[in-house]
Amino acid sequence: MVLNKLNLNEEQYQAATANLGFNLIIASAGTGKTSTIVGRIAYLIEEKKISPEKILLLTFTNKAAQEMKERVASILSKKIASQIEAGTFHAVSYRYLKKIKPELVLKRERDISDIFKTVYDRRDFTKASIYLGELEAQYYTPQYLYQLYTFYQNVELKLSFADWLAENKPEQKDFLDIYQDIVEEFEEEKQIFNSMNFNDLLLNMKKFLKEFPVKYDEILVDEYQDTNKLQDSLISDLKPNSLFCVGDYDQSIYAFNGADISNIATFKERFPNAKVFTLKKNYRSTKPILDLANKVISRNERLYEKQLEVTKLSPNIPPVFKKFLDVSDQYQWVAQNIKKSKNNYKDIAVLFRNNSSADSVEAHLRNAGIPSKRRDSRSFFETKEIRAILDIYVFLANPKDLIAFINFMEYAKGIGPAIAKQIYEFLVKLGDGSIYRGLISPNYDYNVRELFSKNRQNTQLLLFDDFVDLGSPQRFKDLNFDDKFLSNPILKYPKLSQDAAFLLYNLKYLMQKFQQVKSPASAISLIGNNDIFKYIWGYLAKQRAQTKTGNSSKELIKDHKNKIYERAKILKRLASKYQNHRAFLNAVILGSNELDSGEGVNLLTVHASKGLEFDEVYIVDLMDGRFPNTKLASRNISFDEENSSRGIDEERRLFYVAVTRAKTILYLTAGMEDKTSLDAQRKIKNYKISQFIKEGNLVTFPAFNN
DNA sequence: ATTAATCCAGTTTTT
DNA sequence: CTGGATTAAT
Repeated sequence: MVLNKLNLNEEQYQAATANLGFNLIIASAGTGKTSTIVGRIAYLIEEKKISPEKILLLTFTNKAAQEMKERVASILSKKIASQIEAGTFHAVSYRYLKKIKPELVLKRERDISDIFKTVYDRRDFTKASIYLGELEAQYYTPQYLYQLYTFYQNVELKLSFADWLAENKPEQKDFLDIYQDIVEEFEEEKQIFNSMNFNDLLLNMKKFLKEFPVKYDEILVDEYQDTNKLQDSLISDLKPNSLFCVGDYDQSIYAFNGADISNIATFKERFPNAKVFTLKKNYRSTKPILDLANKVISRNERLYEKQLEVTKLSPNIPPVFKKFLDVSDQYQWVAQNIKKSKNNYKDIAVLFRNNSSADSVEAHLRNAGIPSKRRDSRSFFETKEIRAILDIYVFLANPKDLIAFINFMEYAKGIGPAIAKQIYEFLVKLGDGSIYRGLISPNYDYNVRELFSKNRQNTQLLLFDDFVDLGSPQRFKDLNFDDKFLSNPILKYPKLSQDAAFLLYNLKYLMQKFQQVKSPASAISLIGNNDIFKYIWGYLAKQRAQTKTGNSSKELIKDHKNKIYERAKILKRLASKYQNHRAFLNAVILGSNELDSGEGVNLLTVHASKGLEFDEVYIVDLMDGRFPNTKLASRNISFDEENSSRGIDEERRLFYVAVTRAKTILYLTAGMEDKTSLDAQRKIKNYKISQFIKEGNLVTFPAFNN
């Protein structure tokens, strides 16, 4: 039997072969969770004769889904593995929704929050403020309100936003109506743009299920402790007859996203026939490492009694804590120590609480000649040059995407979001509904004077002097447009600047060429070689080369140009792994597995390290304020005072997760001063050692160097 | 109203 | 060093 190949121990085997029905598996760190899930899938297919496409596997990251499918492929077959529906809640929802609604556009969170801000800015808060007289509470900034709204969507399914706020933020009562109004208009606005964000995927999936019920024979949920109310309700809406949830409340680290341990805690009550299995045997870490993890986590309130059994008794290397004078001394030491290590780079990880540590760590490793690998390349996709390429790409793939259009048109001098939007709308008019036609073969019958005037603000006030002075296409004669384009009525739009006309001309060319381009890599090439990108390229390089005195040397500009060129090349390389536009563009937003760069020592945030393991682990920046991140700890509590799992408890769980990534060697470090973060005149930042070091009874080794 | 230029603060974790 | 807010300019 296939199950034997997995060498499951007794407790894993019991769980994997549990009867169909509602099963909760409490799987502590390193207890062979993945094997158990894979075993379960094998059992369902082989013993229960369930066909693979009737199995839904929900994971927390797409990478995890990928890995499990690979494990299934290796013990069953590739074909079977590919038939299982597996992915994150979001990815699976997206797949379903895209089938019935092909025009759906998944937008970056950033673009969505821009929409939110636009809607917000149309409101006037001063009226509400005057009522208060002495302002007791200040109204929220758009960013914070958006954050709050996103959070609300994840945790509250019944109450309206205003009602929910009234309960949780009573001091904001004077603004509730405005807030509610904003979010309602925000929802409408998104519809106009046809765009969705992550939450919308889940919310629309729920709607979809009401109309078209989907039935699986069993749903498996990994990282169940990190599901929130919204996700849990999605599981309920799938109305499974059989559910296999795997989680560990000690590793719940996503409260900021609404993750709700009560999903685990109330499992037995919600499913009266539920069976609970507990995996206690830890195969990953040595005793001293587990002792440390257990000692610290035991300060948190226990949900169920849990005793981890150590199976790996050697080697016996105690975790070491090292204290340094300056934060950079830590990184220096870490780099030197890694250099001496016998382990392969890929088996070593440096973990940090805040992503802001990553750059320094990476730099120090590089100086020591150690290659490193950053799993999260989010920052890469956030660079302006990459965003510009992708915006152009997204627009070419879907010319209805106004947001993408605005994003790259804004680079043209004289063009901001408002005018960019106007240009777009005029072109669509001129093309009788299609911007493509608007650029290539516009309808000349329009009275452009009227068209350009109509959209002006305050039309009622200005009756007959509401004429725009049409711009002459002649002003663009230096740009050497072909006659056909020169006759395009859009060129008469007075606010169309030289640069904007230049971009439009090239956009026309791009849209024509794009028709023949099928692969993402060649699309990137097409865009990269186009003058629109070259324009943006030059603009960014120049901007970045600008020194404080205002002068920019040719050398510097060249440097920056090269950097941008290198990034574009990386993007092309990433794109080459994908076969079609949609697959690639999705991966960019939904987050994908293959998007990591290079080989070497793993650089990860603690959050990103979840589910992974390494022979040798370094946890850096263990200072009070940084880890635990006290600022966060205190702020999160204010969301919900009763829930003790927030705040410091969550930070402690983070520490637990970090420690339990290590198999045999674990180092913890701290630096007591930070000179780099502040400029020379201001005071050096002084830190205290993280409380978790004390809680773990770790012996402090003073700094060696310095 | 809208964009460009300038100055200032602040720095979380993920789909 | 970037983004946000403020101010100046069109």
